[in-house]
Amino acid sequence: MLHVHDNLQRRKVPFEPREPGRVSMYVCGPTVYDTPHVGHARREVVFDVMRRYLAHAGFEVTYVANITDIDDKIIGRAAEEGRTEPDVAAEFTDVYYREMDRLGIARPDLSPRATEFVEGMIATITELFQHDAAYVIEGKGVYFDTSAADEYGQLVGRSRDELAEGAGQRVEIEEGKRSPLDFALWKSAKPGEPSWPTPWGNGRPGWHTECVAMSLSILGDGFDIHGGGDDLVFPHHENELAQADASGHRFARYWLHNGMVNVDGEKMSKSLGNFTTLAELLDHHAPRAVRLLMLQTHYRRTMEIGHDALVAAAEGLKRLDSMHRRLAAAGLDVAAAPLDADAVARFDAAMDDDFSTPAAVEVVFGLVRRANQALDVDDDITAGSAGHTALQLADVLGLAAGASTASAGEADGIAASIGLRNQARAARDFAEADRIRDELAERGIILEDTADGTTWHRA
RNA sequence: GCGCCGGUGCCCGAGCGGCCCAAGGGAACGGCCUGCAAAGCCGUAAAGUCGCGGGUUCAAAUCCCGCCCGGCGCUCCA
Repeated sequence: MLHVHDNLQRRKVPFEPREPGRVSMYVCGPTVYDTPHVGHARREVVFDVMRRYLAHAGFEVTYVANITDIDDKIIGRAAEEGRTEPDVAAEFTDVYYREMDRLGIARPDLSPRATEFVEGMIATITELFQHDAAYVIEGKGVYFDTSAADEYGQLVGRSRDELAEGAGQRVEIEEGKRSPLDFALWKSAKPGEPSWPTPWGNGRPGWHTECVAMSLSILGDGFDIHGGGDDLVFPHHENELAQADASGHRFARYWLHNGMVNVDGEKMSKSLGNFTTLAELLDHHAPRAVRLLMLQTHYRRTMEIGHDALVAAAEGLKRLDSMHRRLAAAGLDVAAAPLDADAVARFDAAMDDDFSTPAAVEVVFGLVRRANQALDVDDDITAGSAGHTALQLADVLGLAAGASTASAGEADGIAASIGLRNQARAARDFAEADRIRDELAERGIILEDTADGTTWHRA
């Protein structure tokens, strides 16, 4: 049975979804004011893999991830560049999805935009007023009264007093707030900024409200998983939870947060240029290598990302891919081979333990080794089974081995070259054989001579 | 300053009271295979203070205390 580490209870607990067989998850998505960075990538990979595994485990998953398309930073950027806010948001939303597509992140089932959800936010705020949990500061906006949330601080694990003491140390406290902990639900319009009409005057959404409105109205009360980076625990998620509590809604059943990514900036910039943006990272390293590296660390831990580790991950993937090729070259009908039930059970046990992807990856590599061993001794039964299982489990992790592709014309050309080379080899004209091989290598085509013939793949 | 989380081989990183003289991936070295490669496999070496110092226990990388270092949070940052 699946167990997850619920950050609210701060311990691993059995996962019991609201409805048997169905899982609803809401992950806090990006604010689209800039290009995504490596940290966004980890969040996406982490929750993408959870989603894949849940589906693999037989759940019907509904995955919602919002796009925050209106906020201070978007307004700031728009002003700076003399553009409109929707223009800025549209650009970076596109960039975001483009980069996540490269990483092989499946698109959410629903990706609500804050600006398309204003009605819902007004309804949420209205409800908070009805529960005496909101108040207006003239000219500033609508604020949430944290004293209305009895358990305020429960998620971050600190008392209201402790939090109040810390508040205002780093940022100035807005005048008129009843408590330094209170936060804006709705911000009054300032000249030149986008705004929407509400019963409390024109204005725009406060960040903490949109996720409550979207998650509850799309997934309903007591949805299953709420995810995000662990830097969002406070204040963002705490404030979401406070709103739900204050208005009498059961919020997420489980809170899952992924750890941060550290980039060894100095080392990184020397060897490759500073790729703190995801695009730069993916320009230098295979997306699957990035994914594998991320999965080799447990999702809750802080991880280090660096050139050497990325290269190591890419090398590891080569073993998976070459196994894939060897199976094909041996003419095995891998898909027809029975799965290794024992290995699948170990994989599932690993993932059931709070998505322990490092242990799951270990199972996959063990199978790769076993399949290769079997291939070495022509044990097709074992090779097929281990190989099939490895490929299927890798797919659950989003690491599916990809076949090298080529246009028909190119493939024919390569096949012809291989034919010529093999003729030369048969005639023991190794100089010519090596010349052909080198020529192909220059085009990025690597040849491998196996007992079952010569195969090729891209470098 | 306060809170939370971490510090494990050359690198990344699992393990979190006995199965650990510490998984897995990569790098290194040797071998098998190969015309030579590549790929694969086998083996070897590599942590002997698992940040440092105390303590608990029959037993500690794993628990407790202190210290050092790093990350994150402390009002809009994944």
